[in-house]
Formats: sequence, C-alpha cells, structure tokens
Amino acid sequence: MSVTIKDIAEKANISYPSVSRALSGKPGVSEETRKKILKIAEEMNYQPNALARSLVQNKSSTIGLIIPDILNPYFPEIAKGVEDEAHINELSVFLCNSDWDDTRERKYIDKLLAKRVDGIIIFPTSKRNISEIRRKAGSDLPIIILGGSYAEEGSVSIAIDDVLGAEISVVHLLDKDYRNLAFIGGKSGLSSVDDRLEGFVAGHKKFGLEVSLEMIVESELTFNGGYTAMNELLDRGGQPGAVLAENDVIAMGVIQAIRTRGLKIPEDIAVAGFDDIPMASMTGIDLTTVRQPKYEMGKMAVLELKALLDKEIYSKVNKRLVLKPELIIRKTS
Amino acid sequence: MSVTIKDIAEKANISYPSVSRALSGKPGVSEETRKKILKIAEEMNYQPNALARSLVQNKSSTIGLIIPDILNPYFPEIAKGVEDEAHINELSVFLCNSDWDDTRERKYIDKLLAKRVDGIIIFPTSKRNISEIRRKAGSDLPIIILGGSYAEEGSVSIAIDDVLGAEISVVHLLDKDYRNLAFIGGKSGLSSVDDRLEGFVAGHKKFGLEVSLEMIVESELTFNGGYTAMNELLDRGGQPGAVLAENDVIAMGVIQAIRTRGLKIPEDIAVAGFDDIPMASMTGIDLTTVRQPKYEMGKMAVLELKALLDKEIYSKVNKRLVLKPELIIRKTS
DNA sequence: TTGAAAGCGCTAACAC
DNA sequence: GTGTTAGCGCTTTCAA
Repeated sequence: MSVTIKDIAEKANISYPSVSRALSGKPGVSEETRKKILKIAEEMNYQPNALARSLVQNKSSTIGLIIPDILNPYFPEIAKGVEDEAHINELSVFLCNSDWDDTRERKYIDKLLAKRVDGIIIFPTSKRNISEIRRKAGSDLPIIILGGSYAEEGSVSIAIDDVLGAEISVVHLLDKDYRNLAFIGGKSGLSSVDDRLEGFVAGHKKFGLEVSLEMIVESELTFNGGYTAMNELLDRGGQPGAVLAENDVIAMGVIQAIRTRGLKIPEDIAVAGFDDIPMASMTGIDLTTVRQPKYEMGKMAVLELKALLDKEIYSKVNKRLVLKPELIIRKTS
Repeated sequence: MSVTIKDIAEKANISYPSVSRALSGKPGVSEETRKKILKIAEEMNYQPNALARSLVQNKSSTIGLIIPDILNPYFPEIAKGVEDEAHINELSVFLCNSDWDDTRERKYIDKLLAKRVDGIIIFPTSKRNISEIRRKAGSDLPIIILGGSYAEEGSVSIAIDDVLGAEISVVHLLDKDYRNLAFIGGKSGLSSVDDRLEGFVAGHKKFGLEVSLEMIVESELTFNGGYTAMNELLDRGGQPGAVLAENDVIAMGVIQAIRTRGLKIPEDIAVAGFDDIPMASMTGIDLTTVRQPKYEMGKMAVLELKALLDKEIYSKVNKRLVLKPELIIRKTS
C-alpha cells in the first residue's frame, strides 16, 4: 500500500489537510511546516494520488486523443504536437487508435468519458460519431475535431482547406500537361476524401475538363490500399497520365505499383499525394504533395482545448479553423 | 454535473449499492431490477466514473507507455501493438514521448505513478532511469522494459539480440566483399547502441579484421542525425565501403547524404540499417536491414504486464525475453 | 496558521 | 435480494 497524506500527517504531528495544503502549494501553512512536510514526503517516497484529487476537483488533467491509424506517419506527427503541448500544460494524454473503425471509436469515447478526461481531440472515422460524442458527453466537455470540415455545434475543428489543396494540386498537374488524371482515395463519408474529390473536380473544371468516373478509385487509406488500387486501375487497362492520391501513404503504394511494372515516374505516370509526410522528401521518392502543418495542428488542438477549459464555454462554441494548404512540387510530377 | 448512481437509485427507488451491483454485472440483484436499472441508466445517459471506481478498487485499468520518439516509425509500430493488446484487455494507455530526454522521462514516470497506472511499459532513454522507476514505484508495479538488455531486478525486458543482429549484418557485408565499414549510431549508454556496436566489432573479428575508431560515428538517432553524420564522415575524406546504421531512420539520412553527393548505392557505398520500418521496403529505398518484430513486441509487452498483474508477483520477477533478429537483404547491399 | 468535518462517486462487507 | 455502513485519498469549506 502506498504512502498517503495521513501517513505524512502522523509523522509530522499535524493534521492531514495541512499536509494537503503544503504539498499542493496552497496558502494556509507556514513556510516552516511546509518545508518540514515536503522533506518528510520526500523521505517517505510519497506519490500523490491523482485519482483521488481528480475525484474531488472534478477535473483530471487528462485528455483523450483518438486517431485512426498511428502507422500512417501523418498521425504520429499530429500526436507529437498534441503530446508536446499537453506536456507543457501538465496534461496527460490517453492514446486511442480507432483503426478507422466506427465501433471501436465509440468504445474509446465511452472509455474516455468514464475516465473523466478534460477534453477530447479526435480525428474522426466518420461524420456520424461526432454528434454521438456531443450527445454522450453532455454539454461540459470540450471537443476538438481534427482534419475535416465538420461543423458541429459545440466543437472546434481544425483542418486545412482540403478542397483548395486538391484543386491546386490538380491545376499544377494539368498545367504541366498531364491529362487523364485518376483520384485514388478512401470511402465517401470521410470529410477529407469527399472534399479532396471535390477539389479534384473543381481543378478540372478550371481547365474546362470533365472527370471520368472510372478514374475515381476507392481504396483503403494505407500503403497496401494504394498499391492494390493502382494495380487494379492498371489491370483494367486504363493507364492514367497522373494520379492524385488522397494521402501520401496511398501515394507510396501507387508509386510502388507503378515501379513494379517497370513504368517510370513521372515520364509514364505522374503522382501527387497529400500530407507531406517525412518520407515524401526522401531522395528516391521525391513526392509532389500538399503539405499540412501536422505538428502545429496537434499543438493548436491542445491550445484550443485549453482555451475552452479556461473560458468554460465548452459546448456553446462552434469554431472552424481552416488552414492554408501548400503545394510542394518534387520529382514525381 | 453528471449523473451518478445515486441519481439512478433515487429514480428507481432502490439503494445505490444495488445500482452499483446491477451496473457492474455483479450478483446480488434480481434480473428484473437489473434490467430496470440498466434501462434508467441508459435513459439518464449515465456515464460511470472510472476515477471513483479506481480509487476504491485500487486499480486503474490504465497503463503507461513511454517511448523516446514517436516520429521514428519504429515506435508507432510498437505503440500499435501495445494499444491493440491493451484494448483487447480493456486497458487504457497513457502515451508519453520522452524525446530521448532523461529529465522528461522522469517527469513522465512521476505523472504515471500519480495517475496510479497498473503498469509501465518503457523504452528507456538510458539505463539510469530504470532503477529510478523501480525505486519510486515501490514493489507493487509491473514494469516492462522494451528494446535493450536491461537486467534489472523486478522487471521483464523484451528485445531482440542486438549484438547478434549487428553481427550477422556485418558478416553479410564482409561476405559480399565490402570493406572499411562504418558504424553510425547514437551515444554510448543506450543499450541498443552499445550492443550493436559490440556486434559490429564481433562481426569483424570473425573475418580477422579490426575496426578503426574513425569509422565509428556518433549521431542523433534521427534522419537528420544520419544525414549530418554521413556528411561529416565523407567530408573527412574517409569514404567507407559500407555503412551500418544503428537504425533505419538514421540509414535513411545516410542514404540521403550519399545520394545527394551523386554517389551510388551500393556500388560506391553499401548501406544497412536496423528495425525494418515500413519504408525500408519501398522501391527506391530497398534498404538491407535487421528486422525486429515491432508490433509483436508491443503486444508481448502488454501480455507480460497482464501476466504479472494476474500473478501479483510484480517486482520479484527478473525475466529477459530475447528475440531473434532477422536479416532482410535488399538492394542497398 | 491550523484542525474538524464533509464529501467527490464508487465498491465491499455485512446485516437483514 | 436488498439496504446500511464504511471507506478509498484527497480537497474544501468552516471554525477555532
């Protein structure tokens, strides 16, 4: 059993509320007794019990981070931003990996709510679960939504302009005279997929071009997803002039599929991605992509969360932070 | 304020301990009342308070995961293993990113202890902090140490045989007639660095070769670290025949440095890494490397933790799980 | 400055 | 099967 403030109080011949005051730096104890108590606590190897403290204070100094795929380098970057900023603000973070699974995501939400987190930062798997959280959480929990245009009453959302991002990418490709572009992305229903597809179409429109439906391919949002989708596309005989992938990891799979067939990038097929994950800039890859300020987004998320917590406005807010995407042109286009 | 079991009890005209029994599936309530209570709980949008429960049960169903660098793809893979297995076992995980910083690591340990985690899984920044945790944690906290040969009383360690891994890699390079090998790794004091260096020397010995000290270069354990270290080595004029990098991320930096100078891999310089992160197998990279079962290691860590928890042996244990490394030969050697 | 008392939301032991 | 009581470790009134 671990040491409690009562144990310390006994040893110091003082009441335990005084020990509490001394340890948490509150006024109401003389400097003398405070020092004495601090010393005894140290000697006894006292570890405060944050659970008990949270229970009475009704705040846990803990936040939940729900991301869909920690293996996609995009998310660790966000996670690091979250973690760094949380650490600065003395918050602990629960890591939840939803695996793009709706049900699992909901389970995590329940868990986090039970653990009485002070707020939730979520990169949602679908639009549906968002209102679900808001409902379950009641009105007193800050929710920060990452990476998508989710306008939900009672939350702050942070994302780049996905439509614009895809559009400038497509315009760049068409400018360079690539034609017959393909879009390889995830299932409809995910905000980023829908928005980027919208930008894909918008970019074409600027050139007076139509998008053909066969050139829009659904895939898992992973390396293998991109690899498989690209192979299917090529098997079908429809060789595109360029491919816009919904994210960089998919783009990597696309590149792998193209190269495995002995085709050259960008001579035979150009490729562009989304996110600008670290490996995109590697020699040997050199992927053209739309950069997102991932680390900063993670930091912002915690900062916004803190702001809500301080102001205690929680659910009355409905703020959308839209960041500017930046096209990074490299050798694959 | 949120709904409590007392609120439910009131509404159901029953005592609140009965509500507790009903909700946690314990015997002592009739099926009838249980159903009734479950229904009311649902209606009132009841969220159990895990903090209160943890306080009385003296267990939090929460574990801490301390890793040094979530941006290195090696660690997300481990984290995913941990997270998946934790999720299966109804455990939540606190993510802590130590950034290879001793002090920060110690802060996290204190935080986790305060939050009364049921156990800690740590990839330590140095050998020193290990005994520190054991001391602070007292005798009743399971500690699982990842990625290094840390024999510490009262813990389970899980790692591949780093010495052997480096040795088979060096033997492979020497077999292929590469000579004048360089080792680029982190600071001494980190178990994996020391052990891999030992294997580096051992491999040479098998060929009756000596290692020259100028060929052992210290670097940050990152892409930039590898990039900088390799450039320094080349600037010095000492062009190695091959480079063994302490990990794949460093190897990527090394590759970048070599290619930026217009040198060819493996014709001019061969490169081998450690870990087998996903991008190592990308066309355009094709890195020869020593594979670690990262995901499995993460899962094992939780499983071992659970086992300690169930047996309540905690600190009396001293178990070392040494896994077999596997050399994956690709085009960089 | 200090102590006494209450209570955060829950579980567990015991009595009925 | 159900209610009563106590208590987990802490903070926070309120008196002294």
